[in-house]
Amino acid sequence: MTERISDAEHAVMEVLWDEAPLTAADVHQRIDPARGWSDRTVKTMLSRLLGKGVLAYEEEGRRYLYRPAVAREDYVSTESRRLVDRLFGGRITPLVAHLAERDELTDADIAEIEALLKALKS
Amino acid sequence: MTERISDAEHAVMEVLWDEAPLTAADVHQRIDPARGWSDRTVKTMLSRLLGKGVLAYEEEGRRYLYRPAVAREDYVSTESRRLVDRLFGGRITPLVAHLAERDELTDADIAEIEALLKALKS
DNA sequence: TCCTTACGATTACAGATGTAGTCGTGGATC
DNA sequence: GATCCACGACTACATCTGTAATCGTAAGGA
Repeated sequence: MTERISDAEHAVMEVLWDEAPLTAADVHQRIDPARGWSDRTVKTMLSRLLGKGVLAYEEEGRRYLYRPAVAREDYVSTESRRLVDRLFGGRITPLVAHLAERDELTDADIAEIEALLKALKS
Repeated sequence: MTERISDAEHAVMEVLWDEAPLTAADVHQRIDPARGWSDRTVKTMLSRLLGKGVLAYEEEGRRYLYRPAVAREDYVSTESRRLVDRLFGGRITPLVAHLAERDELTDADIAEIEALLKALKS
């Protein structure tokens, strides 16, 4: 439903999903410095995200306080489904199988997932 | 390692992962008609994929016979890892947990994954 | 009151992407 | 041999992305 969020925009969303509302400066401060983004870049992202309707804001004096307008859970679901549809014929088991085979899950991981699945069956 | 494959390009790769080598016309014929792509579009994709080094070709007279230069498995791994890294902190368990919570796992899926994990432990 | 500053809005610009169209040419056809 | 056709190569062009810079202005300080 919602418009597509690009990689760079996603970084901004993560900050706001973690903490909101925030000003543009706050967001800039919380962006991983490794990205080396200028504050202008962050502002551009914020504008685009507003345009895409995935962020909302309220005015605080002359500034905006930004907050997510879509739940992270929903975004994660949509993206996960896209991947599963595109690469695994829409089936989740092959995805897990693939990850398991390629990523050498530790015994602890396996135990954790098993416990999780067991809990589900009850 | 390999360059990024776009969505549209991916459609072409899928055709060639399914059957290769193929001529441009063959690929065009096998692309889902729902995309409504002209043969030119397919040719553009083929060129770009060659440029990205994920396709190879051999000449057959005046035409090219295209074939994948990267394994689908590797592509799938890379893409899956990207998603898991971006959205689940690189851990698979939260991904499974997410899918489970969203009721995307049927009882059959759960049984299947359990069997899969059990096999892994041996 | 004037100046600086900090905001959001608007504009910039190169590279990627989606979706073709045009060009030059080697083979096939008559 | 003259035509035409089909191929890959090259060009086109709007939109999206990444990454800013600039503009107009309100608020705050001197």
